[in-house]
Order: sequence, then C-alpha cells, then structure tokens
Amino acid sequence: MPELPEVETTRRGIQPYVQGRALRQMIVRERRLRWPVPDDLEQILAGRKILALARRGKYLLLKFSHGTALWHLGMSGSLRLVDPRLPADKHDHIDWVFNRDLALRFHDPRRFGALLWTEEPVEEHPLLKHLGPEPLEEHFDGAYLFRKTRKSDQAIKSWLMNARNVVGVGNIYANEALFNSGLRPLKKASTLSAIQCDRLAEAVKQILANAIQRGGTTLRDFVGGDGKPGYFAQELSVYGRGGMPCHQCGKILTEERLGQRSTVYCARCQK
DNA sequence: CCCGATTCCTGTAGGC
DNA sequence: TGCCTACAGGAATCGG
Repeated sequence: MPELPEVETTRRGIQPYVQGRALRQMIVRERRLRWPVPDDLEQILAGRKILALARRGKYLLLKFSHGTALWHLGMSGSLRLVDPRLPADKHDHIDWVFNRDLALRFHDPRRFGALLWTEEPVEEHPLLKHLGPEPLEEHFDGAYLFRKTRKSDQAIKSWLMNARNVVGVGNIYANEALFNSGLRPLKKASTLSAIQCDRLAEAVKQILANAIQRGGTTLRDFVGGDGKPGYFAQELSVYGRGGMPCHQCGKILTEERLGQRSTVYCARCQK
C-alpha cells in the first residue's frame, strides 16, 4: 500500500511525462472517493497546464497556475501513465488526458483515496495545515523525537504513525523502524531515552530512504517497469512475519493488535 | 487536549 | 464449490 516511498516513487515516475503539459480533458467515472471529487473540477482543469509536482507526507501536490490539486492514494490507489484508448477497468475512477497517446489514470479499488482542489496556499489547506515534519528532512531527528515525546503516554508505534508528529510513516514502516531500533512498539513514548530517540529517528530515515531507492513496491511497474522483483519479500524483518522466526535471533515473532493495527515484534531483540 | 475506537471500502483468504 | 466472516489499513472524526 502506498506510504511515503510509494508516493514519492509515483511523483518521480510521472513528473517527466506530465510536468509542463496541459490537461486536454479530465474524465471522472466515480466521484465517490474518500471525499467526493469536486463537481466542477473538470471545468477548472480543462486546458490548464501542470506547472510542478511536489509531495507533502502522502499527498501528491500538482500545481497549476491558479491552484493545486491534492491527490491522496489512500491504501489501494495508484496513478499510472496509460494510453487513453486502453479500456478503463471497474476501479479506474479518473483519467487526466494529455493527448491522444497519454493519460494519467487513477485506479483505487477501496476508494480511500481522494482528489481535491485548493486555490489557497496549499500549506493552508485543512488537511495539510497540521502535518508534522517530513521524516527525511533535517529537523526530524532524535532531538525532535525526544522533545516531542516527553509528555506522551501513547505507545511509540501509535505516536509514530500519527501524521501530526511525523508524516509518511504507515504501519509497515513503523513496525520495521521499531525493529531496526530495538524498541518495543508498545513502549510508552515518554520513556524513550535521548539515545533511543536518536536510533529511532535514524531507523525511520534509513528505512524510508532505502524503500525510495528501491522504487517502493506498489508502483514498481509504473513507467518503463524495470522488471525488478518486489523489494518487500526480501527486506521486511517483521511486517507480515508474525509466528515466524526473527531473522536476528531466531525467536518466534510476536504479533498483536495495537490501535486496530497488526503489530509484529521480536520479544528478545526489542525492549 | 488526549487517546482509543469507529468509519469509510473491496479484494482476498480461511473456515466449514 | 460456495457461502460467510475476518482482515488488510490512511486518517478524519467521534466519543469518553
């Protein structure tokens, strides 16, 4: 599912093809996403040029001369470049058609994704306004984690997955980063030492950077698919491995639910 | 304010 | 084979 690395992969994959291009037509086959696609968006965007692509957390930002489209992939969404003559399947909800050969097609079976429009400065948008720092930027570090966790009784995993604290870390990467830093997911945030915060910040950065470098997973075959096998099966230490032996010590990995999310850890390696 | 539970949705997997 | 249920999860929103 698309977390920060997959959204970044999407941005990089489509940018060379869509930046500077004008939208000839927008086709909406299903408006009922996480929020309805704005009624008049087809009119607003027809003939307009995409000036730049950016990302904030898991939001893809497509900048036009008079506003910005916010595209969220939810958990089953993907954006692909296709030949517009390719028949749309059941879950291909939106096309941005650029010319007779090229369209950007949004596919999202579970419809947790969203396409919204704002003419305000994008950082003022209610969905973006309260987002925490980007994990790959410098001021997300151990000192930040230490400072912000002092008064929180929350489990560190839940804390990490809250976009107000830091963006882009979903269930998969939270489980992995905690394993890599030797911390139990249920450990109360306020009980982390400064050194543990350093390790955790580093682990988050490392796992996300590594995933981006590998082109994420969900959208690997996105443009010009290089045929590389999925990165996850090889790289995941704990996610999806409950009941299997720890790669590090051999102990059977514990799986439990924390905040309705499956949580996996090694009771020996993580304290 | 804080934090856990609920909610949206559909494809997939497991039990019988 | 098919029916049923549980589960997957981003994140806003609700409720205690």
